[in-house]
Amino acid sequence: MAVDRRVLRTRVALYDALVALILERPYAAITVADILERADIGRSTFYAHFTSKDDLLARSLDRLADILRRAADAMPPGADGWSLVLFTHVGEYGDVYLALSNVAAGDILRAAVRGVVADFARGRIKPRQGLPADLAVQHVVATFMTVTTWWLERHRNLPPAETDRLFHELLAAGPALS
Amino acid sequence: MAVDRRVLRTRVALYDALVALILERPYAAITVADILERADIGRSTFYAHFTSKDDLLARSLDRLADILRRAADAMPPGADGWSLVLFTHVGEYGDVYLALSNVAAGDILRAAVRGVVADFARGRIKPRQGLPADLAVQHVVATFMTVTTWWLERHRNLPPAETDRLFHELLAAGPALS
DNA sequence: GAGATGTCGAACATCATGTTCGGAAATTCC
DNA sequence: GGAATTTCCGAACATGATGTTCGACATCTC
Repeated sequence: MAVDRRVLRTRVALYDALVALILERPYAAITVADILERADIGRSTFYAHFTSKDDLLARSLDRLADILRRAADAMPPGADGWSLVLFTHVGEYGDVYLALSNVAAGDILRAAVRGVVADFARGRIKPRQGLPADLAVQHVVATFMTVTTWWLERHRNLPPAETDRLFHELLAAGPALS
Repeated sequence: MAVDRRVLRTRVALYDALVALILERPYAAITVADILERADIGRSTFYAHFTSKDDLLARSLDRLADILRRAADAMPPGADGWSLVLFTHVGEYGDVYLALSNVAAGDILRAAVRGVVADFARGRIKPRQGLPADLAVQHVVATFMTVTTWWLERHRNLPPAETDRLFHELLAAGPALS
C-alpha cells in the first residue's frame, strides 16, 4: 500500500524545482511552465497533483513545517529551551527561509511557520493577570518571527544561542517608550 | 499649476473602487477589469496612471499612510501616548485595515503601516543595554501589529485605550516561558 | 506477466494583461 | 469666451499564462 514511486518522484521534483527557483527570483515572477521545465515534468502531470502554483507552495511549506516539527519533537522532553532548538533549525535552513520571506510569498510562509511556533509556544506560556492568553501566544510568536527576520537579514553571523538570548530578553522586558 | 481635475477624479475613482472591491473579496481575485467597471473608467486611462494592479494598491496605501501620518502629526507635541493616537485611528478605519491585512496583499499593507509606525517609534524608544537598537524598533512595531490584528479580528469591542494598555503591558513584560 | 496507475505532450479554450490610436470631451490659460 | 492643450474613451490587438483534455506510452504493483 506504499505510495507509487512515480508519484513521489514527481512531487519531490516539483518541490525542489520550486524552492530552487525561489532562491533565484521572486515567487511572483515564476510561472508554472518554469517549474515544469526545471523539474522536467509534463504539464498535465503537474495538474494531476496540484491545483495551482500557490497550492504547490503551500504543500512545500507543509513539508518544511514537518521538518521543523520533527526537529522540535526530537528535543529532550524535559529540556527547557525549545526556542533554541527552533532557532538552530532555522539557522540551518536560513537561505530558504530568507528567500521565502523576502518574496511576495511571505504571507504563506509566515502562516506556516507561525502555526508550528504557536503549537510549541501554546503549552509553554504562563500568561500573567490581565493578559488574554491568545494575545500572549500571538505575541510570543510575533517576537520569534521578529528576531528570526532580524537575525537572518542583517546579523547572520550571530550564533543561535545569542539570538535565543535576545529573544528571551525582549519577552522579559522590551524597550521602554517615552 | 494645479492638477487637472480629471486626473484627480480618475485616480480617486480608482482608489475608491479598489478599496470597495477589497472589502468584498480577496485581492487576488480582483482583476483590472473589475476595478475599471466599478470605477467606470476606461482601460487605457487606467494604464495612463498606474502600471498595474499592484501599483494602484501601493499608491492607495500611500494615501492611507498619509492619513495615518497626519493623524499622528496632529497629536499635541508634548503628549505622551503616541500609540494611543495610532490605535484610535486604526480603530476608525478598522474595516479597511482588516480587509487589507486578511488578504494576500497583507505584505504590502504591512510594509506600509510598518513604515509609519517605525518612523514614530524610532525617536521614542530607549533601548536597554545589550539590546540592538534596530531590533528594539522592529520589536515595538511588531508588537503594535500583533495587538492591532488581535484587536480587529477578535476583540473589536475593546476601546482603544484598553488596547493601548495591553500594548504597553506586553512591551514592559511579556508572558513568561517555561 | 497482466492489469492498474502514472506520465507525457501536444492541442485547445479561456482569460487577464498591457499597448495602440484616432476621435470626442473636458479643462486650463489668456 | 475662445483657442490650445490635456485627458479620456473604447475598441481592437498581441502576448502570455492558466487549466483541461485525450490517446499513446512507460512504469509500477501484485
